[in-house]
Amino acid sequence: MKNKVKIARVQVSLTQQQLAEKIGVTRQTISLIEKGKYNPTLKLCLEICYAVNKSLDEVFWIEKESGQ
Amino acid sequence: MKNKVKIARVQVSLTQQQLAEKIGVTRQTISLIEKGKYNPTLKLCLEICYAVNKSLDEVFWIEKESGQ
DNA sequence: GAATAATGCAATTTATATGTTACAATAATT
DNA sequence: AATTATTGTAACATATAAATTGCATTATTC
Repeated sequence: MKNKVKIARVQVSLTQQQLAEKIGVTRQTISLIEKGKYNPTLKLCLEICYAVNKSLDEVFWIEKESGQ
Repeated sequence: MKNKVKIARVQVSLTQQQLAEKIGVTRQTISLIEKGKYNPTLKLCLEICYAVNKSLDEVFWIEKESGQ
């Protein structure tokens, strides 16, 4: 689950801790999502977007892999 | 978790069953998501988007509710 | 209007996202 | 380089997304 959370977070000058608090989630959850080790729920994705002032597509869109 | 899955699915003439098979998920999961009773994972959201040829924003974006 | 397709929904099970706690590792600041 | 802030990660607990099975209800089609 690659994404642009870290880039977007840094752009608005938030630490993982601050973003987590703003959203009401633990820092570990943010860390794991940034590292691509979690497949977050839509609700969490939306809350992250609101916190960093970006859209779902900007932060979470991944082109479909052409493969079989 | 309101969304536009049903609208998008009908636009590409797929039944819940067909969409579910295309994505590799059960029909019930699609049904519950359409009804807004599930908070789907990002991976599932993306797979739905690929199947209906729409973006995350088009199918799943929800404006932030202004006030607390 | 009977038969079939499509959808809604309930109960139970399974997989996994997230919480909690804690500590290690790295970056930033003095 | 020592202190502090920030981030990575591990083990275990909890909540919930998703699977499974089954049946009821609502459209469609004949």
